[in-house]
Amino acid sequence: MARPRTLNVLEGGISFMRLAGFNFIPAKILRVQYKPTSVSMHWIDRVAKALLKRDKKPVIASGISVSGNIHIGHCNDVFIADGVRRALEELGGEGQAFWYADDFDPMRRIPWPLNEGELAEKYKQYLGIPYINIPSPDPNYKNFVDFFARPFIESLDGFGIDVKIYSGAEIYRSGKMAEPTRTALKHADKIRTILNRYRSKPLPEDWLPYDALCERCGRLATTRSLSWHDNYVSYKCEGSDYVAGCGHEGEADFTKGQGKLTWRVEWPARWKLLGVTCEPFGKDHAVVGGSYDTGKLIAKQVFKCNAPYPVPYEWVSLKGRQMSSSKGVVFTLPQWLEIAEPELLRYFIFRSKPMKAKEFDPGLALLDLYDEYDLVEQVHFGLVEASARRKEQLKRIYQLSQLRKTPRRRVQRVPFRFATVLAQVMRDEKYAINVLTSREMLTDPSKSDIELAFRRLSCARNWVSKYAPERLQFKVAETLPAEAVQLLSKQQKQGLTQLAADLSSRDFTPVELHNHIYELAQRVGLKASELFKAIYLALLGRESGPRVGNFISVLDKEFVISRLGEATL
RNA sequence: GGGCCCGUAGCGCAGUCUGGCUAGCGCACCGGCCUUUUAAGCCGGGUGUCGAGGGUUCGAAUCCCUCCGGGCCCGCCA
Repeated sequence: MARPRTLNVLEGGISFMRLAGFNFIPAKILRVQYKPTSVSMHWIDRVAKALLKRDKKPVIASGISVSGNIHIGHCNDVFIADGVRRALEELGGEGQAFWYADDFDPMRRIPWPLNEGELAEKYKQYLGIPYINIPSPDPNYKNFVDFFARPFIESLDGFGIDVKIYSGAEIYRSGKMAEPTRTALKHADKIRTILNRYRSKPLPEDWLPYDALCERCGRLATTRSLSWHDNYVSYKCEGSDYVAGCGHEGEADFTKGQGKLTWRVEWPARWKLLGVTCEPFGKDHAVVGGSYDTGKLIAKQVFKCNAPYPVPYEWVSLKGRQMSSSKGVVFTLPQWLEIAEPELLRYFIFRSKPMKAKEFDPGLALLDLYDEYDLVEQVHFGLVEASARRKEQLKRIYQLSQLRKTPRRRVQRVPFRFATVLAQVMRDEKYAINVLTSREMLTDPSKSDIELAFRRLSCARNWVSKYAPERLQFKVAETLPAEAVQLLSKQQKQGLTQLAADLSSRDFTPVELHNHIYELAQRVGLKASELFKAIYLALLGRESGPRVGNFISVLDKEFVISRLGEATL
């Protein structure tokens, strides 16, 4: 059985007045401040509420530059956007969320894993070229963007995220950006003034907020816009600090996607075009004088619209290292689903405030995340006590962690730690169900309880093989590990024989069995450790393993009896 | 130079937005139990000037100001 435990998630703010202190508290204060049921609102709900005050149909944007693998740090963006949308609907509003792939940006660095070996050589030529125009390293994908973005996009549904997907390149090519671009070009002076407020080195007077695509070399990062007229921007391909230009001079038709607005202008232009009223973004944009600040001013003065309600968020680090798609320090959505349920990632994101740094470690720390999630679930179903205020918070976090609707009935869970043992032993599903029901981890399980159990077992199996320390891994030997068994002493064999007999004559609970081993050891004149060792040698071919009581009770009894018999021949 | 986050028990953290019960949780530690080991033995024990100083308040870990220390981000790419 699970060790009874409480976790720190249950602790915390207690909003009750000190009742015993009535005589110390002036009556007027009591009247004003004593609010035992004071509402503590989740930040997602606070955002949603603020949005509804402004307008009835908020549009929440999210997006990311497809510069490499899209990892769980990037997920904050779309998870928060979708979370706000959901909260809006729950408040009776009508939200719409989308995810925007910045796939028309130029590649400034070759991302992992394309920056290794031969590929690195090959991809050098694409520096400065828009991602969308770079080929995929794998023929199963259309191009660079498809290669990196598709696994992410296809995973979203599995995390309960329901957003519209936009492609920056498509929007430019469709001509939808033509008018905002024209507006920006017309007001280049005004924009320059705004940007210069935060620059120490002012932009040149002939600066234009546009990056043309060089028609000769295909690069976007290398051109300098010289002037514009009608639908055209004339440019020269001069090069940038990381890639040389080809020297070509030409004209780009900005109504046909032959270039794009520079980032700090593109962002507010997008707000205008898509009517964005809320947007989460990484802390890098949130800095004073950063792209949000200038975007706000440009939106107001040039595009005549309001900047979206900002939701800045911190980044996620992986085992203490800053996640980075270019360096390959990544953990992706498909990787997540191998070892953990999607609800856990939502929980991971929604349990703390957005600007609090998050740290993910797929190793042993994952066990704690599982336990914490299960505990919160128990609080939700009223099976574990928490203070009224904390309970309210945890329930909301639990709801936000759900892919869609919050389950009404209590969910039966297999503790993940236990799953890591069972997963290494079970032969088939029926076997697993037997073990789980006989150990009362599942009681009269519903179909969905069983599905959840198997999903968790499959995660546990993957986790053990990919992320667990070796000491947690074991494999029951299919045939008698003859060499190992040769090492057994006479008394050890005697102990095993007796154990086999005891097992066939009665049933043991795991704890009883564990205790029984000690008695047995004494009876045959062995130190307990010698008998434990013998058991592990016979079953695993090594001297240690999972706690014996648990271990044997998840194994097939007949198998254990016959194996012990074989070992003593 | 600017911004954000963090500083609470030996370690890792919750609680801070919305001030109010005796400041909590995990691990570690200490003492018992009947017994190898393992991030699933059991029971009992909190070991703390809530970074420092000032202010507001009946009341401050929580709000305000100043300072100190650590981390990250931005510094004109996006």
